This record gives sequence, C-alpha cells and structure tokens, in this order.
Amino acid sequence: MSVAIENFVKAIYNNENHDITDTKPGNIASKLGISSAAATDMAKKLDAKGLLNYEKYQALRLTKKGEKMALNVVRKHRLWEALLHQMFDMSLHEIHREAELLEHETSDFLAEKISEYLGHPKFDPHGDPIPNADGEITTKDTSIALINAEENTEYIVSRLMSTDKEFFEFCALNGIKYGNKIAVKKQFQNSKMTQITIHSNTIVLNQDFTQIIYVNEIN
Amino acid sequence: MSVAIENFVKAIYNNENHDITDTKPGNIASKLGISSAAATDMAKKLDAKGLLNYEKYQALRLTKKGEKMALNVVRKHRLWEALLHQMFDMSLHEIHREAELLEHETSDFLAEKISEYLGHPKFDPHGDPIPNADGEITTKDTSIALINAEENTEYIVSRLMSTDKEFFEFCALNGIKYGNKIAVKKQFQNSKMTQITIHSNTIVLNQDFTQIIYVNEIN
DNA sequence: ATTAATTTTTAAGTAAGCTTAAAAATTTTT
DNA sequence: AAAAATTTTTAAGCTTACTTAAAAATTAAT
Repeated sequence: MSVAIENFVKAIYNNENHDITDTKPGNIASKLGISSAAATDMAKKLDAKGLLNYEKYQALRLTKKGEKMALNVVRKHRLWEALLHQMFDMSLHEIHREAELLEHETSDFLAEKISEYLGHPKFDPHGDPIPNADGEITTKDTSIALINAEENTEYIVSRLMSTDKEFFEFCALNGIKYGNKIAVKKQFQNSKMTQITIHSNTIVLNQDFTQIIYVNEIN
Repeated sequence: MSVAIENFVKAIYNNENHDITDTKPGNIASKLGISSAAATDMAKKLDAKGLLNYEKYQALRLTKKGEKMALNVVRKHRLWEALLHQMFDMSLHEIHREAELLEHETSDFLAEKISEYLGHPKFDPHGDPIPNADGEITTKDTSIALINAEENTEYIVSRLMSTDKEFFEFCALNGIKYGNKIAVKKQFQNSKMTQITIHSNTIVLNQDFTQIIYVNEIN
C-alpha cells in the first residue's frame, strides 16, 4: 500500500488511541500537513477500499481491516525505534525521525527478523507497546488508579490523558512523562490516593491525577 | 529526491560500471520495468536537473552531480546489505531485496551510523565496494591479469566483463562468480597465463580470461 | 433562534510518473 | 545503398496525491 495511505490510516489510529473521539478530515489533514480537501478525498477513497467508514461531516472510523493496516505500520515503526536505539544509541527524536521513513519500506519478513533479534520486545524506547505480527497488542496500559501496589514492579508512563495545562506543568516538574519509569508504592483505599516513586522521588497523587496517568508494566 | 529518480540514476550508474558503453532509454526502461517512452521523458527531466546529459538518440551519460547521487544510493544499498547479512544472517537474495527498498529512505546520518557500527567496511557481502560518505570508492577492482602473485592475498570476484555464453559456462563450472574468493598463485610472464586457486581447486587461465575477470583485494 | 465563525465538502486544476499507439530516426540485413 | 527491422521519440491520456477557492453544512456565540 502507498505511503500516503499508510500514513493516513496510522494518523487516524493514533488519534483514536489517544481517546480523541471524533477524528475528522481536518484533524488528519493538519497532522499530515495536507489540506482538508485532500484529506476528504483520501477518506472517500479509503472508504471505497474498506479501510474506514466515511460519512459526510461525520467522524472517520477505521474498519477492522484499516486498523490491522495501522497496527502493521505501527509495529514496524516501533521495531525500528527499538533496533536503532539499541544498536546505534540514537536519541528518541532521531529514532522516531528515521522510523517514520523506514516503516513504509519494511517487509513483514524483515520486521519479524528485527523482532526476533531483539527477543520480541513488548515496548519501544518510548514505552509504547509493539503489536505482534498479527496486529495484536497483548499488553494494555492501565491507569495508575487501578494498579495493585507491589514493591518490585516497575511501570512505564504510556499516556497522559488530559488537556489541562496545569496538569502537564505538574507532570513536567515531577518527571512524569511518556516513557519514564515509575513504581506504584501504595494505594490509600479510603482517600483514593496513590503513592508512587519516580526518579527516586516519592509523590502522592489524588484520584484526579491517578485516573489520567496511564502506564505499562515492564515485561 | 524521489525514488523514481534515484532508481533511474542508479540504473545508469550500474550500467556504466559494467562497461556497457551506450546506455539508452530503452536499456534503463527494461531494467526498471517501465516503457521506453517513460524512460525518455525521465531522461529529459533529469537533463534539465543537471543529473545527466541527454541528446536525442544518443547514449545517456551521468554528470558528476548525477554520479554523486547514484553513489550515495549505492552506498546505502550496500551498507544495508552488509548490516542485514551480519545481523540477521539473511541470504544474498533476501538482503538485496530489502536493501532495494530501504536505500531510498535512509538519511545520510543513519547511513553513517550503520557504517560506523560495521567498522566502515569496504565491501558488501557480494564483494562490491561500498562508496564512502563523499561518494568515493577508494578500492578499485583490477583484472587478474594485472595482479602480482602473492601467496597470502585473497581476492573477491567483482566483475565478469563478458557477454560470451561459453565464458560464463566455464566460470559456472569452476566456481568463478561474483563474490567468491580466489587467490592468484602465479603469473607466467611469457605465456601470459595465470594460475589461481578457487575453492581449493587450481586453475590456469589464459590472457583472454584473466583480462575480463575483475577482483577486489580483501581488506 | 438567528447570526457569526468555523469546518467540511465540492469543483477545478496541477505535477509526477507512468501507459499505449503512432511517427521518426537509427541500425541491421541483404 | 535500399529495404527491413528495431529503437527512440512524440503525442495523447491516465492515476495518484496533492493544491486553491468557493459553496455547503455544521458548530459556536450572542
């Protein structure tokens, strides 16, 4: 499939995955740096191909087939990031830039070779889960609020589900960001608060925050 | 630059490199699997871009700029082949197939990282020389006829400059093929013959053959 | 509940990279 | 040196993936 189509489908997938409810052509357009008109055209074309459902003025929704394509590209992207990070010690920014190009020119065969070589990793260097060859993500992230505190388990921040500026300021101040390691030390049942450690700092978070900070367990 | 342009320039380069004197649109067309008409159009376009010289009905000749572009793509191709071969133990056919795609989506930055990682190899797994970052091939192959026989030096067959069917039958029979190791044991000055070993077989070749078998010294 | 602002869609048009078919030039054969 | 065969070029047309500008619909504001 063409690079344009793969990127289009991937953009919708990423949007949906970040719980943005209605993904309209305009959103995808600005994400991909194309005009809304081009995005509408593409949406119609991909509807005809059975990759998504398009109805005038409505949100775009990937079909199973479209999601599978997106997951295949995402898998390749994250495998490349993992490989480049491990082998060449490139920065997170650099690996992303290169993976963005390589992902479209990688055969399923090569992706499997990379995965094997790395021991079938479940996460990329950002902490994002790597789908398997069938497009399944076995490891689902959960909000901190739902985790049972266990001394020795470490987690990687996967999502900060908020649009509140102050929340992000708080996160920045405390090193709570995408890809960083944290440990959940104690759940206070009555007050619904959670004690975590991050960068050897201990913080207590109330429910407002623990419900919107998502993490992945480290394999 | 686009994939189509990179492949076009590379096809001309490879042709020239195999001493095929006149490379016309038709040759490139059949190599790339496009029509002659498309190749002619492209040739005109690349002439305007200063990548080659095009004159109606004449052979295509790369400019310095065009050759530099070709060498840049060839470098990436061969570095990928070397990396994939070493890391994933993929066959020569497989690494070629993957490199053919990856070469166009590889930044100079990443190419340099791969080269560094591999210790700046001078040859790929086929025995073809890898141009450096400036597009220079420091190691030039030479015909067997010009080599001084030295016991411990090994060579890799790089080119068989012939179109004669019988010559290729002879080569196939004796394991003389692209990428295979040989040693030059003795030059007979008067008769202009050369004794070589290949796969622990000893063969004596006359000048007709030694002048068209090209090899690279192993680093 | 209108009006205003924004977003989406339609319509027309462009550039890249192809195609086929016919015309023109070259090369080969006799 | 003509005739025949082949190759190259021209011409017209197609698809993909965009663009801008105007029309249509939706969403937000008063």
